[in-house]
Amino acid sequence: MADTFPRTSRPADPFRRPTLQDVAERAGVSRALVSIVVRGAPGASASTRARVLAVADELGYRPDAHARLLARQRARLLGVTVQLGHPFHADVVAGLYPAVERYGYELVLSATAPGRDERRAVETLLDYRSEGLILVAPDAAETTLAVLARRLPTAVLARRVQAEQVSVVRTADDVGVGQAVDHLVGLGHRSIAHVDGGALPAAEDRRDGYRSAVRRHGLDPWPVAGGQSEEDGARAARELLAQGLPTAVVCFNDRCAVGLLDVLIRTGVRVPDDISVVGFDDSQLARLSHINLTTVGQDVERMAELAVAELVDRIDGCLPENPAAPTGPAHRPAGGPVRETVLPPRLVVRGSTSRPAGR
Amino acid sequence: MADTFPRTSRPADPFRRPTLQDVAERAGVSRALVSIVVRGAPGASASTRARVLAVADELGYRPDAHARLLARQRARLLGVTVQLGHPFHADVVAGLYPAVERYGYELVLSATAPGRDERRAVETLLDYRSEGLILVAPDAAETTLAVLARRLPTAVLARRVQAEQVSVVRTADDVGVGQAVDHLVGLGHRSIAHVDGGALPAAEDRRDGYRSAVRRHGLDPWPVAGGQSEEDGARAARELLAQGLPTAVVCFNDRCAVGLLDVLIRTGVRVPDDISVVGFDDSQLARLSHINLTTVGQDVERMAELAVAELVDRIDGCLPENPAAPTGPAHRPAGGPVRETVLPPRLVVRGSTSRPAGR
DNA sequence: GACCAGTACTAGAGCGCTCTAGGTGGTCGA
DNA sequence: TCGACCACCTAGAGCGCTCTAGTACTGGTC
Repeated sequence: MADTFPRTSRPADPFRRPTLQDVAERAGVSRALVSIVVRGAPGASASTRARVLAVADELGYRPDAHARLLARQRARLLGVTVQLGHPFHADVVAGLYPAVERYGYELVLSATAPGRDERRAVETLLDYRSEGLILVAPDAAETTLAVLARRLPTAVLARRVQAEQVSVVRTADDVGVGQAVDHLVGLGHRSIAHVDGGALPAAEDRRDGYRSAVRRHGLDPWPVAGGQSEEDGARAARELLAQGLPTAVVCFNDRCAVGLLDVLIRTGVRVPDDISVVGFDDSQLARLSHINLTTVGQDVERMAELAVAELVDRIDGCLPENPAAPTGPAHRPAGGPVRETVLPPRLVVRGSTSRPAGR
Repeated sequence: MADTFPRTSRPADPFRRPTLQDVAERAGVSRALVSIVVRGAPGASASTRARVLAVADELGYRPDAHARLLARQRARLLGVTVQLGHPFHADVVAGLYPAVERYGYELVLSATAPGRDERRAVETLLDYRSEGLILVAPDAAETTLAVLARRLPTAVLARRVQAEQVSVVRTADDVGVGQAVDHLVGLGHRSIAHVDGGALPAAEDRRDGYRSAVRRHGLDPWPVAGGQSEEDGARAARELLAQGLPTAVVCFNDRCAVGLLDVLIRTGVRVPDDISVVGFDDSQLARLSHINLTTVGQDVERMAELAVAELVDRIDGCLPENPAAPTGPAHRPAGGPVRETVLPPRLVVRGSTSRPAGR
């Protein structure tokens, strides 16, 4: 070998990123002590701490995440699959960041995109040693999710899943749609259509909620094929225009509602005078001043918080309020029952609904 | 210590994730050989390769990304900051994945979200040892970008930046808006307003493109304050309705155009009969059948490809077509001049533009 | 002065990989 | 018969951290 350097002196490449070793030499202390200081762990005097931090700052030292993760017993990493460009996913992840921080965890993102499916995204998360998985409205089969959940603690958000070991945090979709129908009936509507979500995860529940709500009020269900995008809503609107309009429509989600609204308005239908429209999600879209959509809100922040709490609980074997028994990842396939949390939705009444014409 | 185990035998925790060592023992070969096989590196016979892979598969072995990154001389990692929920960013990242794959690199994402600013996102990328940085329409100051670019190869997408060492890949925004104006003038419009992007990165260029295009045609500029969101477009529409409408509007982007469109249509203005509207980006939004927006398209895929090629070139010191001199990260602050690539936009004519009424 | 507890610090063994240098056995030309 | 050479494989030293075990030094207590 041309040249091997012992720990205490190495080739002085000024462009190498500084390591613990560099800081330690410069500050005249051991690597271990620098580690203690930068981690903020107890065991260093205030004066040393200050000096080491000053040197670290001066050298522009930043700990290498990979080395740290490798050396640490615990990764304290939670992996999330996120569908880029989707407003709901964005809201969820935004809620996840403060939540993981509270528990001393870090978040690692893996995107699903055209050409990069969910399986691929999850594999990346496993490779990065995630201790827990958060799947936002995944489209994987229940059996696939069950297999995954046997490997490590897994939480599914915003989708109903019946699989062992999978924690679920979702909104009571049926109740939400029920609230929308109740609201419309309360305004005097008797002819209420539902533009559904087809085969999408939550579509079944929302359809059921709609059906039982209208029946409860002695009305006939009026189902229309829809989907999750504006395009689906637009298609449904054309369908309804051909059939003859109801006085109110409950849509699968906000995007669908917006597509429907747009086609109706362009055709000269007045909203809410001629027809009332309700969305689902209370996304940014619904809040736009000119859209001003009555919609059913999901408490995304709370969903994020609960999913993290649930996973951390399963991983640590205790909640941070009780830091008595944190003995490393406690996940064992034989683990206890897993919780399904169903959050109540809340109707947000805005300007797209009113009493029907002639009342 | 209660018990330390040498490399060749360790506590048989069946829930530990399998390592190279486990595969090696099971297959009766050395760790180094397993490493060679799983990396697909040359130096193993076909039969051994098959046997090792079979064992790896049987144990469910997956290489630990952190260990791999730590041990490898080169990280071959490109970091991207991505604004979650933004369609343009989503398109860019979707284009980035196949591009990095072609060059044998991996992508690491870091999100900007409410409560998590760009600086934080970039720091995470540095901690993860990214060899290059891709910033999509960053809002950092040019000086900040320059400082960053001195640390490691940095590419900025979709924003004009004048900073040493920063590679820039962007669309000729002024040309794009010019094409839109030319199109409208060609249809016979003489009164063309521009809803601008305020202080946003590309807004200046688009404003300039608008101004010089209308002047070229001997018309007067009609600037209106806008922004990047639907809300901004809606506000601009109300403003225009108060002023008296032009016969055509060129908007800062598609979202802005959609907001504007919506308010106009709700007011009873017919598009394109009463007014023509042009957007910018050719996003999914513009393609929706009921929106059907004439817009200026950016070649996002090509931007992604070019940014990656540029970074890889600077990092490797050579392009993959010429794998002669790959001698590790070659980035030195003294490095040569850095390229700015300006791609031509292309006008996509759809249904939101037509000849003005009375012609 | 011996003993103890506590604080401040260090040595050194890993974490799971990669990669260089070197070992082994077989084939082949001289 | 002998090296030269190749194909295949192994040993072992890191990568930059964390963390356990242990050392040195202080000050109080009987």
